[in-house]
Amino acid sequence: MFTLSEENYLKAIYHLELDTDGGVSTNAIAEKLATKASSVTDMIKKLSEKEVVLYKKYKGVTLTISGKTVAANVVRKHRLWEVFLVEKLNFSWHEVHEVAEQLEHIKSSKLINQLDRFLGFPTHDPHGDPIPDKDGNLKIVEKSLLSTLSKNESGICIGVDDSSSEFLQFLDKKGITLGKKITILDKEDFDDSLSILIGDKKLSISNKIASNLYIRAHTGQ
Amino acid sequence: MFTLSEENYLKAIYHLELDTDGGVSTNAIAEKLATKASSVTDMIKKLSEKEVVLYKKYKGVTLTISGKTVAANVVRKHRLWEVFLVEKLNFSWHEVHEVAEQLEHIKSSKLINQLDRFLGFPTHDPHGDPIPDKDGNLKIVEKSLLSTLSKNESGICIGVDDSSSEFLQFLDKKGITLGKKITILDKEDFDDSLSILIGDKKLSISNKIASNLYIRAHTGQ
DNA sequence: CATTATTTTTAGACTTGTCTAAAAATTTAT
DNA sequence: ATAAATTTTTAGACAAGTCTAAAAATAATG
Repeated sequence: MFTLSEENYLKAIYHLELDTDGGVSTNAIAEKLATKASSVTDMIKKLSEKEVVLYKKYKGVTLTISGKTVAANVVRKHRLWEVFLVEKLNFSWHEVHEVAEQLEHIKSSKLINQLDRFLGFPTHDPHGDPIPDKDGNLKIVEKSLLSTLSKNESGICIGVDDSSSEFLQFLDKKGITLGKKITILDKEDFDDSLSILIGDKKLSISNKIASNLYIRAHTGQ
Repeated sequence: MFTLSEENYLKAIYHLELDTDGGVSTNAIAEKLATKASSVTDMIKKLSEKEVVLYKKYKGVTLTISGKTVAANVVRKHRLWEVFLVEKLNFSWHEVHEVAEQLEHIKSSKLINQLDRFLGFPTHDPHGDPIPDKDGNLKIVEKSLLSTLSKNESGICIGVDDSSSEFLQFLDKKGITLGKKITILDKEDFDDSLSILIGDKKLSISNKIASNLYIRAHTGQ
């Protein structure tokens, strides 16, 4: 069994490993968890003894198979609770993270399996991130940034890169939500801003926005 | 803000105060929380400084108004989550306690208010215990033990006194659930066992069972 | 009311997770 | 490749919450 703190470290390492090659550095973990490098070293030693991470002094850490399973399970719980909060309790997507950070540590396999069923076995959370299955496997969806599409191409909005509260609230205001079809009407060379069609509305968005929105290719019409 | 441990102490004192006159003793709290009296003394000092309990050395403790509010809120969350687990996630009533013990400490007033609404503002949990409202007030229902009814009287099953897993599973097996009408067909002087009608089934139950079942008087037919 | 018995509190220690400050190792740059 | 900068680890301290063992206060009993 793992403490709340241990679970948070494992989750942080799990996320960091996804966009790092080789071991995850002590400093990277410290920054992600808003703590000090010395605390990270201490915890890593503990996790290493529990055989959920591989650790070589000064060389960073990697999750073991069992560590990855534990971490994926925490992520699974986090994302299922996010779905619950949005779909059943009318939270908006920028409000869910903080609460899900707490709920992800509740220990009960029956709870999480029944919640999964209750929600209809969702595959993605409200930000478009995939929900690991019981064994920790993710369904990978081919996704590209909206900013990489060309004029007249279109796709379905499936997620965000930056999931800060500010960005999500901005999207809400503009009516940009998951599942909506977006078509590039025009691209402005001058500042790389885009003119897009979303639903039946025409919208102009900056490149910064377009570089934070994930799109699934929309084959067929 | 209160720690998990502080909340558990306040909740324990809250429950103990209901069936104690005067202050709650150190030992009683220790027993309820399966800890040592010395630990209780330490924590009480802390809670006293936070002004949620009144404490006189060797004289036991009492909740202050604000302490009572905090405790009632934890109980409110515990019981609402129990309703959720039973009604939405198909838990049976003997499985909910352990999970609710964890969920009751999640901090988010939006969460608990939305959950309340989602569940249809329930007034009682699956064991028949009343759910405090936002201000910590309980709706009191006149209740009596099944064992106190006389022959040919009847009532609605509204709760249990002993909510141990074994007892609840026993009731499940016998088909005794909340809301069911129970009529006393006969009382046996010899061993105080009862012959009852529940739904359309005739059942014989011991006095021990009857002394752990709460009944609301059933006026009208 | 004096003496046990019980309850409660104190004193000191331990664990978990954190921190600061300094030392050691590694990486970067000249 | 040696010096400077950065990263990581160690050493020692601290707060929260708990424990054991012993002392102090209260309650029970002859």
